[in-house]
Amino acid sequence: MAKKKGEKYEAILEAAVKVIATNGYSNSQINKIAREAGVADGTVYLYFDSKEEMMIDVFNEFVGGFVEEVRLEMADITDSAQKLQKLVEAHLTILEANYNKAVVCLVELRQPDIKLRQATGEVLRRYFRLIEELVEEGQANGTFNAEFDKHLVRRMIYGTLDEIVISWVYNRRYSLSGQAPQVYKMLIDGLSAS
Amino acid sequence: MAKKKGEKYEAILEAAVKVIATNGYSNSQINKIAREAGVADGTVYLYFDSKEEMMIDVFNEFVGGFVEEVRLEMADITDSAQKLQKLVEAHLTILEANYNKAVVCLVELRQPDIKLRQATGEVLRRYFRLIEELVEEGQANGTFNAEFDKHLVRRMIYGTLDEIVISWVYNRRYSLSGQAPQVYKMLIDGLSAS
Amino acid sequence: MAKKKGEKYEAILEAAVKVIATNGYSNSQINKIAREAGVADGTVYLYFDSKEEMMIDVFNEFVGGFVEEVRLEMADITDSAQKLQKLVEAHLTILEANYNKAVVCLVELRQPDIKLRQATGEVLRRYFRLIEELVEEGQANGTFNAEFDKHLVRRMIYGTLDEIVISWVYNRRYSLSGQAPQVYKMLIDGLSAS
Amino acid sequence: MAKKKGEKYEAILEAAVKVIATNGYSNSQINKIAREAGVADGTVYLYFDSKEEMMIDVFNEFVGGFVEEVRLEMADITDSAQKLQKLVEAHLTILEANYNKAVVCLVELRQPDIKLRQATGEVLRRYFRLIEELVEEGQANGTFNAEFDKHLVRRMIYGTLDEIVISWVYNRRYSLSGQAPQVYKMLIDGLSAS
DNA sequence: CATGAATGAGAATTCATTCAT
DNA sequence: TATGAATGAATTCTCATTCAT
Repeated sequence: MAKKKGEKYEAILEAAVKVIATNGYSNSQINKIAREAGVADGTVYLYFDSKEEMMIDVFNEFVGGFVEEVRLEMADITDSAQKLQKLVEAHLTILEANYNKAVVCLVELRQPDIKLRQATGEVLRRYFRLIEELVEEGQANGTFNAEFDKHLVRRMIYGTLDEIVISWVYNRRYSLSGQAPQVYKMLIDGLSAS
Repeated sequence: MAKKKGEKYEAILEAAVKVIATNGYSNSQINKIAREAGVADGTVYLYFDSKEEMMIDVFNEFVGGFVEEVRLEMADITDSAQKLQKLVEAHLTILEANYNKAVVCLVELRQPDIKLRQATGEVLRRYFRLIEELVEEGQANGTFNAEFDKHLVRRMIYGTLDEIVISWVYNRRYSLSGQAPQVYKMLIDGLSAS
Repeated sequence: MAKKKGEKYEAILEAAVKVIATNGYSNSQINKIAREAGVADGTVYLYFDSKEEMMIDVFNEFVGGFVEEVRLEMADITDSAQKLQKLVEAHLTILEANYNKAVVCLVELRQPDIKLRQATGEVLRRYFRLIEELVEEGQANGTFNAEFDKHLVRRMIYGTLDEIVISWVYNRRYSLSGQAPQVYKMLIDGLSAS
Repeated sequence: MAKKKGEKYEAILEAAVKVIATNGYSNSQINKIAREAGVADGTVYLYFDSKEEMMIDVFNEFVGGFVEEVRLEMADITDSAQKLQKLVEAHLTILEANYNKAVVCLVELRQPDIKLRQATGEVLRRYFRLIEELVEEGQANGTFNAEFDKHLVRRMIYGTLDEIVISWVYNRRYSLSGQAPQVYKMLIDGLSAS
């Protein structure tokens, strides 16, 4: 239904991210977003079917890109441990470089009700699968301890990274990507086959 | 301002948890909560200054209790590894036994805007401190690897547990507490001094 | 869902009729109606689920009452011709005494789309049935010419009355009830068994 | 202001009738009508000053044509009774053959507010005059009972026909023109001079 | 203390109309 | 002429909060 071309689509999405990061989701009216984007309220509805759809696009566009970027970073690497290292690095580096988007996607759009959850779930699951494949592979080739359920391992990896990012979001007095080496070490120590 | 005693206070809080767990935060009007609690809409305002304050009380009451409970569980234990084990067990067991509260506090009240965040932060930080003390102690007595920053370690522990609970909340087809042993093993492997 | 008691329910309905009769349906916002009724906008929604429901109530309340009034007027009469005479008289007299309601129900609420049509149809059909029973009876007892289909006769009777009322609504320079004798004569002449 | 020639003018009018008959007036946006006509939204405003003007044209074009057609049908007839017969026949036959237009003009454009009413009134009055002339003539030459006011008679004739058409519009399970003989008989019985 | 009817400030969305191309 | 993207005023409905009883 809604068209998805042109600068305006992008401008509105960008404005949405900025407004939400600044004011919080529940205080970000179409009103504000439109003004920030430099368009009329009605214009938003030429590009999005509803506010909710817009949020879904915000999430998918950014998180989708994020997942692909991480996947690409790991593509050339064959060693499982190095892959994990790369994942940790990429995760923290990319989000550090995109504070607003990180806030919106990780914190603000955690909104549980609404259809949003359903729609965003899919993209997130892509990331989960990426991690789980890495785990599986590492367990198969003897790099990682094979006694742990891969879903559980994924939850540890993702949960750890997520919590680290969230802490940083609330208190940005340190470098996020700077934590990568330690985080990697913690994870690899726990996961390595002995 | 508002008095905080009597069965009604508790009844309203309980009703709030139930209604929010059932309908989602943004679909839980004072209206519904009051009816569930068996009081008039206006009565809610005799016990709480605002809906937001009510949410804060919901969070504090439950999470505060949760933290104390966990602390108590660990009180008698002297061995750091066993303490960690107990923490993992208690975390998962208590939340498993309180699905509604778990949903509300971990998922629904993630709402970032609202003053809520600020208020909930304090209680949450008490939990963080509890974990960090455990880490510190373990590092001091040589149980845990001392090279990791205690805050980072706390984030790994809490992040892992949190993600595991959230996964379970969205798909309760398995026992949450049943995961405790594996989770503990994963964490202890990563954290142990070698 | 919506309660239907008290003066306010009536006050809002009355205000609606007045506002619609004055400004026309499509220019009668909840806004205006609420102000006219002396209540807040939101109050309207305590008594009606939606603007549409309100319109349905306006129609049903008035037309429903109208039909009953007409039926009552004819109750004691046994002669079919006299019954028809009474129907014509009552129809024109009652509407003449309720100009605003006549305008709203006969002219403004002719709105075709919306669910309204469906809901109002039922009440209107009650009136149609009343007329058709009268026709049937008159044909059975030999007062009316039995060669005409009763539905067709009903359409002539109702259509005639309706058109007369509508003309009057648009140009109230004459007495509506004053037309009754002539209208009755016209109808009875056409319908009488020869 | 707006030019009123060319295929596009006609195409838009035709599209309007189709869209309105299908979706109802209040759900027929310029948007839809333009698409149906195969032109851009803006183009509509090259041919019509406003949506309202467009509706007026729809009405006038069709009803105007209708009136002329009926007048023509009656032109050669000298006998008043036969003229009435022809009127009834033509009225029902023409509308039966133009269901969409009938719906739009008789049902959808009954919208009372909007300036429309005023504009459509004129065309409608032409039809009324046609009927009234017929009545006058018939009363003058002794065919019709002269005791009835000609306006009243016109209302009976038009009201009857209108109600019959509306009933048919809502339930097209029978032939409309097939009713002509009975309708004529009903009317002539009532109107004839005895 | 308790009630619940009333409030009214929003907020999302629609759509006739315009105007730069 | 024709386009169709952009506009923004307008409108319905929601819901936290108040206050007279």
